[in-house]
Amino acid sequence: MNISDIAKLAGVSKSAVSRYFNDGYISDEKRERIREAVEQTGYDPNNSGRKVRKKITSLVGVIIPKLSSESCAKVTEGIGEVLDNEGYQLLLVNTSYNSSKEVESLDFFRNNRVDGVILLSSAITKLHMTVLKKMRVPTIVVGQNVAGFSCVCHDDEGAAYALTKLMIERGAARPAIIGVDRMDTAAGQARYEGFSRALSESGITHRTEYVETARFTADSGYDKANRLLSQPIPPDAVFCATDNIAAGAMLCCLEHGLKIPDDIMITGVGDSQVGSITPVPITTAHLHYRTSGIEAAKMLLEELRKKDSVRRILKLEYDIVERGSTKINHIT
Amino acid sequence: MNISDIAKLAGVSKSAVSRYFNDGYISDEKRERIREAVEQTGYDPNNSGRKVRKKITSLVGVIIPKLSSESCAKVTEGIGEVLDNEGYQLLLVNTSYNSSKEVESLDFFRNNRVDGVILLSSAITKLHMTVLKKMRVPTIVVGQNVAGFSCVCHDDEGAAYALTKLMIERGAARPAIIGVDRMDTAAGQARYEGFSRALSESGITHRTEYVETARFTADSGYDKANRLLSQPIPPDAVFCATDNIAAGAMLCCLEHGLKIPDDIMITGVGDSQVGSITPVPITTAHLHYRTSGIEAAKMLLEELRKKDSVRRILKLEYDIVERGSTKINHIT
DNA sequence: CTGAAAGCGCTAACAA
DNA sequence: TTGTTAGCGCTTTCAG
Repeated sequence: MNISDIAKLAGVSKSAVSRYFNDGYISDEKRERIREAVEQTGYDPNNSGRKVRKKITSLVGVIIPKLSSESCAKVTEGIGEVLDNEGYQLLLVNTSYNSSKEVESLDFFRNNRVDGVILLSSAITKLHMTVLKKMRVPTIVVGQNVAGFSCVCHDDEGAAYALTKLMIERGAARPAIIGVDRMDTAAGQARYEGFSRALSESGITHRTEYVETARFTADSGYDKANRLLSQPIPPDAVFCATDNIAAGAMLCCLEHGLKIPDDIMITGVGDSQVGSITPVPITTAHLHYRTSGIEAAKMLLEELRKKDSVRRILKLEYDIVERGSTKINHIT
Repeated sequence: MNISDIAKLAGVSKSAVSRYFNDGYISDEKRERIREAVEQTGYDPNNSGRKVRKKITSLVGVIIPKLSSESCAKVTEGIGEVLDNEGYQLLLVNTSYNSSKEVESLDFFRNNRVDGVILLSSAITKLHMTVLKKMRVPTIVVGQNVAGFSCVCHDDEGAAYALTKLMIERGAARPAIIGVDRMDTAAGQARYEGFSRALSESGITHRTEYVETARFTADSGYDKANRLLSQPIPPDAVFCATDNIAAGAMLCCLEHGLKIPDDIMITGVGDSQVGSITPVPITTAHLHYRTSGIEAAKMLLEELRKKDSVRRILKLEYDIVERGSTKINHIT
């Protein structure tokens, strides 16, 4: 079933049918005849044909490190919401934190497989940059600031700073950090820096024994907290790079018989679901993941429309969500 | 940059270049010349052209109700893993539990937009069936058994039965359920039936006041648990349709000063991350979501290859994961 | 093994 | 407003 069949059936030319589906420069009578033929056959124009001709794909490539991470899923939902309404489809690649697969995918999208690309990357390597520079379709980066590209970022450093500062204000004298790999520019590096700045500003000395690096899981947070608590002088506050890690750390603290927040304060980042159902709700920073997806999609649409649109960097602010894990005088 | 340019550059015909990228019926000498030209220019054959000609898209449509749900994300990850290796890309549609959008997407994919479709649906309506029957591309359904289609299902009824039975064996006399909307055939209807069967078999009478219906969130579980606990004679066990709901319910029980599992037992379904970091770890059923994605993708590949492959139903078993929320004599 | 030529399904330019 | 014609980038005959 193709455009010619419909044309024959409706007794018009191919062009008329094409117009029916596009601009619609057509008489009511023919329009009606075509409508009937289409209805009868359930005909749906083949996209590939249109694509060769129009040199568009109506596809947007989305590269994400881990689909089953709450934050990535939220960003992707935001992207989908906007793009769907504009007639674009999402071509999704889940790289499972595999950096070389990220590069591969970029390379795959580079030419004309898709009209545009949105990249959520955990770490941008030199290899990434090489491929990124060769991109011939508009590309937006979410989660970090990459030279030469429009980006939507979260204020990871600021959020980490604010949370650490908050614990210090609440009386923390020995804050520790359970971070993640610094290769991850946002969740790893930036959040570490924020933590660090809060310490420096408050004149608290850094102790390497108060710095742990976990994976993105609660289990891992539990283990690292265990190490912190086995110190001769354990910390009295723990800033965790994610709420999941914080939840694990909390469990560990409670099992050690510590009272939260009195004996030890805990904070996370991201405002994940988990943070509100822990024995003591976790103070965290809401990072507007959904919004960043929405904004990235809008930026892409912008670039898709005007070929020469200017590069822009959008930094989304965080919201501190204070809960029981830091409030002094909290009733458990 | 197209195939003709490369042909010119390499001093061969378009056909030769096409062969270079396909079957490769070509002399070593020309192959080398083409390779160089491709390398120089970074040329990547345009897919749309190939698609019109070959009448394939190398795209698989995946329709999911909610990307940011842990179970959906896991299924999708499984699907992606298999399909990626076979050269297919995922065209993802997130319907946000919007049934009419599901139908729309099916309709959109129906003809030749994609080579195949994998549908994760929460509820199959008559409208779904109408569109499904018209599908002209292989379609696999995940999560429920739909007549006429190859399906990958979880044993929701069995898992619910086993968990409820387990609580009864551990001494529960008044089991309650916090389920979800029965429109959802798997998480709603089937899990309710499993709960129900366990009660009947054990000669326990159903009480309507022990049946609550929640949304998919911990908050909602909390609220519904509250209602259960405000009964004159509250239940001594709660089967929850998901771990998230269970986590919320647990929080509520603890706040009511109840001891888990001694005063009240709690179970969930799905083996979500949250279940292992609650104050008392939650007994649950592992549902192999990732695997179901993998298997669905394999089934699709099968149907993509042989036009006349037989319909099959794959039912994946569950694994009961017993944790503190049901173990009698559990040390908290 | 190779290239010319035809044609996939569609849209755009043109002349009517 | 309409139909004819050309051609998007590619693959596939077909004749050599």
